[in-house]
Amino acid sequence: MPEVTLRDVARESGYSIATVSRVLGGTRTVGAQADRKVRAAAERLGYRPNQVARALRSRSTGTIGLVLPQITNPFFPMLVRGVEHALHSRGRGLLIADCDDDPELEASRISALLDRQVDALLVIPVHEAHSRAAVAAGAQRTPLVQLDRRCGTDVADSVAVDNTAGMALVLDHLAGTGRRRVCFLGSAGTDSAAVERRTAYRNGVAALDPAGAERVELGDFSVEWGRAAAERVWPSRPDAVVCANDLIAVGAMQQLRRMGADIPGEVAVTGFDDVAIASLAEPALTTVRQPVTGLAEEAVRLLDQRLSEHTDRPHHAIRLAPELVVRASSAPGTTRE
Amino acid sequence: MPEVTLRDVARESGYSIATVSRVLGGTRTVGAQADRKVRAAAERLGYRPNQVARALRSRSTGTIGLVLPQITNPFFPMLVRGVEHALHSRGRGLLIADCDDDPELEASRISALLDRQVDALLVIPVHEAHSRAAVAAGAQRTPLVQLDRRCGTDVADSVAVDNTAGMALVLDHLAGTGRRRVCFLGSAGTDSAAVERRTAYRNGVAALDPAGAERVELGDFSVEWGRAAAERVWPSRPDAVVCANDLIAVGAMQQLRRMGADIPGEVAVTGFDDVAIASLAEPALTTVRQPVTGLAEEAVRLLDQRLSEHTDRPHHAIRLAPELVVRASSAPGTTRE
DNA sequence: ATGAAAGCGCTAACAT
DNA sequence: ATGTTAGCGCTTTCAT
Repeated sequence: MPEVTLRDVARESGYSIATVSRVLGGTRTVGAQADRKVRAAAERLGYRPNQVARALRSRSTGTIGLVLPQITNPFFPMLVRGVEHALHSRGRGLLIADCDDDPELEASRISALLDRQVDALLVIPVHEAHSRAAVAAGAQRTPLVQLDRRCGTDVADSVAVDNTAGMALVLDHLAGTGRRRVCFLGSAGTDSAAVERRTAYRNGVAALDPAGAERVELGDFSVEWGRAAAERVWPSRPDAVVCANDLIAVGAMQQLRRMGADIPGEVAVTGFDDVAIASLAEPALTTVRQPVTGLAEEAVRLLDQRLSEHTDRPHHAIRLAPELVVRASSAPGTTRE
Repeated sequence: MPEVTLRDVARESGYSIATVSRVLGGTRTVGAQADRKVRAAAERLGYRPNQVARALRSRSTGTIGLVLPQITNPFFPMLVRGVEHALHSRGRGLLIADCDDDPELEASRISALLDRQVDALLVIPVHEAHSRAAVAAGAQRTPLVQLDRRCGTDVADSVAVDNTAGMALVLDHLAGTGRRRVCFLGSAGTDSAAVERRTAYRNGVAALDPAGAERVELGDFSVEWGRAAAERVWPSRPDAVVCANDLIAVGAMQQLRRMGADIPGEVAVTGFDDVAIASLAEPALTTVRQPVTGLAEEAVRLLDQRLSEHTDRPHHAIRLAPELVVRASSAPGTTRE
């Protein structure tokens, strides 16, 4: 089936290619009659604009590239979904690239997307330091926004959750429900989530437990580490275990129960992110929900802004407020859920 | 920074733009000297081919569209990862579209991708019946492969796991570990996974438990349903609960333990898919691992095949063998893990 | 308000 | 083996 082109619509409507283009593109005002006739003809023939030709001419593909560390990491699909919807609602497409947590792959994916003439890039960097060069290079060639994580502070725009505020929500909640012996299971990483969450914990815990700042175990963001860390802190009998993300919290809950702890009776457990597993865990996990839709929308808005302005203003670093989701794992008092 | 074009490389190397195109595209044999000089010039100028221009001329964007029901459904990201890697290793790009489980959105996403001139479509249909028209329409316009699920049997090529074989693996395993009172928690859906898994259970269970074919509870593929269904079957004291996917199994395990059941001592539980949560559950879940990488590669191979042949041969329906992953939830005997 | 024509960067006939 | 030429389908001057 031969594709219908502008030429065909022009012939069918009796107007020139240029007029048809203007009507369908809404580029300039045209006569009411021309408008009607052209639209009718386009409709009749089932005309669909060829985006590739349009892109070649107008130097804009209407396509955004998203580069992320690992699509199978449960937090990222939520972000991808948000980005996809934000883009499609503006008529844009989303080219996706998965890096397998490898900075070298990341660099090659970034240039592959640039070769495909994406209008802009959204990057969740694999690593704070090792991704820096590739991200900076990308930002040189096209508008680029870092999402969720970032490489240092001066590479490009960035959008992320306010980790400090999230940690404060958790600590306030624990204080309000009478917990007074708190510990923290976090990540030793240098990425912003790891650093900000542990710093916020250390700074905020003093208000309800002066010794809490000392009860900190650092590993990585995994279930396995959660289990190991729980084993290390349980002998000191905390009445609250604050975890830097949901995976750590799930591991910690498993290990605590295995050691005979009563959650939330004896000890409360909290997570961060609100991935699907948080609500499925036993008991259901109290956690900090990231504003994923908001993050995605802010990121896309920033890109649009960079695309429309041509002036390069200083980088924006946007932080969005999270929300506390209270579930059974932190129910007050000495009752089993 | 002005983009370097073929024209620039031609001027720099002293050859014509056609020769440069041939060298860089590897389209035809050229003189050794020309080859060297052109490559050197391209290198020197940092030439990157413009994929949009190439696409317009050659009528091939090197881009594949993937349409899926819900990226946040934990099974799909594994598939996306497989597809992404299979495509990138062949120099292709992946445009992704999420349908929010809505057939109408799905139809609009499919045409949006076609408007972007994708070379082919990979579709995980939202619904067996409601997706059919849109998928068939897509298959009319471009090579299309259905992945994981499919709309009826005659719409387009399809690639999926062999559900029947997977269920057989589970039943053999349970038989071999002495389970003799089996029940099934499945989905009432009409999609191939739901139908094939429950049929395979019914046909296969007779060998170890003649009454097993009657102990079947059907709902949907969710944790909630797993909980509810477990509550219904536990009074009959099965020694094995076969679930149609991992989510049902996780819910069933939660409810069984809540009711005081000992897993796997009293009762074994099995899942299907091997999503991340299967290994994180307590106890770790015995399940059927889908060959995700294989599925993705087969799908991409089929697309390539359709793209190179122009003849349309009958539709292929490819089934790949799954693998049993034995974990604690089905350990034999009357011991706690 | 409309049309004619140029050309985005590339590939593929068609020449030589 | 290499060059010349003609577009791919569209947007956008520049005319009228």
